[in-house]
Amino acid sequence: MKPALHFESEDCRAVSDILGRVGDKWTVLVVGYLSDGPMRFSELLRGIGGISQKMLTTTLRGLERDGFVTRKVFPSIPPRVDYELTDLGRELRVPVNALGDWARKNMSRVNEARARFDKVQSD
Amino acid sequence: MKPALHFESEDCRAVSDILGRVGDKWTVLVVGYLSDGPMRFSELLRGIGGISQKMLTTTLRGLERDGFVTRKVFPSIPPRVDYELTDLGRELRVPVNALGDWARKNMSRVNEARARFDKVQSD
DNA sequence: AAACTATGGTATCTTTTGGATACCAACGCT
DNA sequence: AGCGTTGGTATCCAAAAGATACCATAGTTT
Repeated sequence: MKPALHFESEDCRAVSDILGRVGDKWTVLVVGYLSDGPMRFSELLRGIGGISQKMLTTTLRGLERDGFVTRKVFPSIPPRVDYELTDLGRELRVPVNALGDWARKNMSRVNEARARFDKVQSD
Repeated sequence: MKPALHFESEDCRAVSDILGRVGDKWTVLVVGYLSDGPMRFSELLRGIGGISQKMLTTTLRGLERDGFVTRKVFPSIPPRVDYELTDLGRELRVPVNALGDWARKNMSRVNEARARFDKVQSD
């Protein structure tokens, strides 16, 4: 069924590394917003409610570094910067969407489990 | 109003929430180790190199709260506590493994992108 | 002309989280 | 008596997240 533990451990660390990028609070939302085409910084900032400029910058830098988005600067005043998913970024959406589908389908189960746990803890 | 974007945003937040659990540094490793059957605390601690007791406890509590693992206490001396994946936990492995497969297949591309980015930055 | 707005950031400070270390209780073993 | 085992918790410090203020520059409003 599953390979030996040692191999799996290595695999898990690789997964862990990718999830370290994909799994933070904002990355999935940013990638989701960029799915429909390029967007500029301020569009993302306004579209994603609750994210700060700093965190959006940080998130986009990370995605750019890992090759998931491109950053295009228009030297105008005021400045304009477009972000767009790369091929790698669009490919990433497939497994991320699969996880997203699972999350949507099972969110209620998770929430029920949380409610049960929190209720028991408070006794 | 932006109806399409609004729903997508809700979805992304659901995904984000699940990834907030799954996507931290240790959760995937713990779930991976538990794939082959129940394990006790100290086995996990020794098996996963580098995790501290505190973080293992925290991670397991989170997984338990969200209904991904069960915690069974044997009232012996010294104490014994077994952790085991629930059905929900085992189901979660499917999309997580899909992401893991993607991660393994594309890790080199990500690393190349990182190397390129870091090289350009240092100029 | 002064003030205000838009843009894509960075610098600075505070709060939250991660992680290392030490300690505990209760028993078995030597 | 003293040490090791087990599954934690308490405490402290470092790291990361987050809020806020500021910047340069042009166009628009007053």
